[in-house]
Amino acid sequence: MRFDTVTIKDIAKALNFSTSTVSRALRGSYEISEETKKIVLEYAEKINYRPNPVALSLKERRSRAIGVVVSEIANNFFSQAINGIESIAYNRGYHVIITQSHESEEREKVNVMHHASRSVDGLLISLSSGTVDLSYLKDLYEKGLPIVFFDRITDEINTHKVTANNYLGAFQATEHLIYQGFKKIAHLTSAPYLSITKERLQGYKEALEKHNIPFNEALVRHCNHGGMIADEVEEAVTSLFKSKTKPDAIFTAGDRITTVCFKILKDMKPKRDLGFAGFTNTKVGELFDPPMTVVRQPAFQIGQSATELLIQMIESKRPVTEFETKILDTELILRESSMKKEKE
Amino acid sequence: MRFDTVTIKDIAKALNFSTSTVSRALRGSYEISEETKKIVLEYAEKINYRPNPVALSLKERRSRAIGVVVSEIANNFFSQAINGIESIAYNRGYHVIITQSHESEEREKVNVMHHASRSVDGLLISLSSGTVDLSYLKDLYEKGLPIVFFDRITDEINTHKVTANNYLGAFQATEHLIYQGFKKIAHLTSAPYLSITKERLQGYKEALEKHNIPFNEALVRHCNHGGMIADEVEEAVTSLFKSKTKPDAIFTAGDRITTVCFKILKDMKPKRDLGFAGFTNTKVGELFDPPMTVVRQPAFQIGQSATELLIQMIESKRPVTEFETKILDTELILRESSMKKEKE
DNA sequence: TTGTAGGCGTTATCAA
DNA sequence: TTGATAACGCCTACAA
Repeated sequence: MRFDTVTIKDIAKALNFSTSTVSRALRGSYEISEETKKIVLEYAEKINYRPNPVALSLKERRSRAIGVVVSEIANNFFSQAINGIESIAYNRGYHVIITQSHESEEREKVNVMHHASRSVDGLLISLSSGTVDLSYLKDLYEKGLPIVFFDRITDEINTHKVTANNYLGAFQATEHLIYQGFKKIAHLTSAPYLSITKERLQGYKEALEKHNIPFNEALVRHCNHGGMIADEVEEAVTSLFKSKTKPDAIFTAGDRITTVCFKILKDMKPKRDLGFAGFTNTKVGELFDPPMTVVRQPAFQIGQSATELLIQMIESKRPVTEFETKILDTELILRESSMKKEKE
Repeated sequence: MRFDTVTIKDIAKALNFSTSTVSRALRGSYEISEETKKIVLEYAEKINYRPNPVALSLKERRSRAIGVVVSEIANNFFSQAINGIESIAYNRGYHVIITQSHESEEREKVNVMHHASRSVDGLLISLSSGTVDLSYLKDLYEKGLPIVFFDRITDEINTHKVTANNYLGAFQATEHLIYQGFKKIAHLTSAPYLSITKERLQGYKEALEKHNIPFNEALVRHCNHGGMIADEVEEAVTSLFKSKTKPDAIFTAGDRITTVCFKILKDMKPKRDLGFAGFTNTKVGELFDPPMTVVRQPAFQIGQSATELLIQMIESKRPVTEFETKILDTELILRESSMKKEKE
């Protein structure tokens, strides 16, 4: 099945002009007589002519499309970030092509390569938790493909980056739990390579330190698939409660980890005064039982900033050499899940 | 900034062959000597040649890409459906381009036109709640663009369609509320034009009828933006409780409407024995307070089926004339929110 | 077995 | 003011 469209050639033939005249008339070139312009435009309108963007892409070597690679769109943070990306891109005349890596390095690579060869004008990427080797990205970047990292960023490539203040978000959440009187705060987080993991772990550690609570490795668990695999989270939670130092509170880092962990805890029915706080952008945390204390990232704004920076790079005449790393503040939303019930 | 890539011409020049020889060698044509093939392939590998898909698209008038239009990806149903779409498309060698209509007819049209002109090979669409005029879609379809509707379908275009058994899902949920002893069951739903709205309303009505409860128009409210605008839902809920026949249970149709309504009810703190059940694909309904009874749609499978049918259409040699409408069963997951507390 | 030429839809350059 | 031609990258019918 094919799909027939009207081309400049059709118009030219029908009107007995050359294709170049038609082309110029359509783009309102000053060298074409009003008369001709009118005839062409009216006819084009009548037969519903649309320029073929594929041909334009080939000619201009640009597509006015931005490629996006995230781990999962079924993740509140990412779907909100994508809305931010779209809001800017749309206004600037760019289209957005979204692909998912499902936390797999291989899948991520396939997606990136596809974007590159399908000539998107630039790439927005949040690295998958499985990604270790960035050399292919580096290659593309050095060949001139504009790339902006958001959320899960990397030191290995020198370009614009936009992320939340993961350090501070984690610090505040941990400190809040400490103020509530919790002493053995476990930390459930994603794969250790990820920037967000490191930053959040750091915030957690420093909050403990500030309050003279010794950091205990045994209270930290990594879920390398970022909560995508429930068993992994369950395993982590179970092992925490089986270990010598049973936690009296849990601080989770990562949208999926947070909700999955909350669910597991609910099923486990631990003693009612377990403290809980986690990074998540869900809009329904207050509906939970108990209402959940969350660290909320400015996902929409992160998407917007990253897109602005990317379009700036794309449209820059000369190679960009000065880069910025934008760090946006998170918001700690206090609810019952992190409140200490019984005074000791 | 531009992004330089290797072309067949580069290889031809370097190896002193014609471009056609290189082209044929790369695709392993039988008419090329093993010798030449080897040289070309090795060199191509070495300099990391990738065919330019834009040029291929232009030439072949196909892109191996599928366009998807949904109202919102930050909606559990759609993000799950998209995962289903991707799972099939990916294996069949198609890429998936996702766009959002944000429940706006105009935005939907822009997206569809963009997909069409950017020559996707086919379109998967779930209509926006604001869409009334389908003539432009009809045009495209008649011009030969393969289209498959999913979720929010239409009678106006004769093609493949895939949707949940909205009628039965609504019937079962309503009947369940009736069995629990609720008598004045309100129905909060989306825009009246939508297929899913009509089907769910029908299921609701027939369940009432079966149990000899007269249908009362005053207990039905439409949120034309499908829950995207919280005020609209709040207004609807408030007016329900202000009216003469105050409901003793609410049955909601639509992912966003369900969670937003649940939240509003929680804030309103109505009497504790209000029954609640709703269509939603959230994975965290059991974490709610009270745990929420939901009608769950087989979103992933709907996405998969729709994609299979679309690819079938795309790859069919002759125009497809026999179409099917697949209706997949929903699942009613019973939890506390719909259980009657006090016997009367 | 390999090369030449033309075309997919568009625009830029040069010529008329 | 308009037209012919070439080019973007690739493929293929036809020629050699």
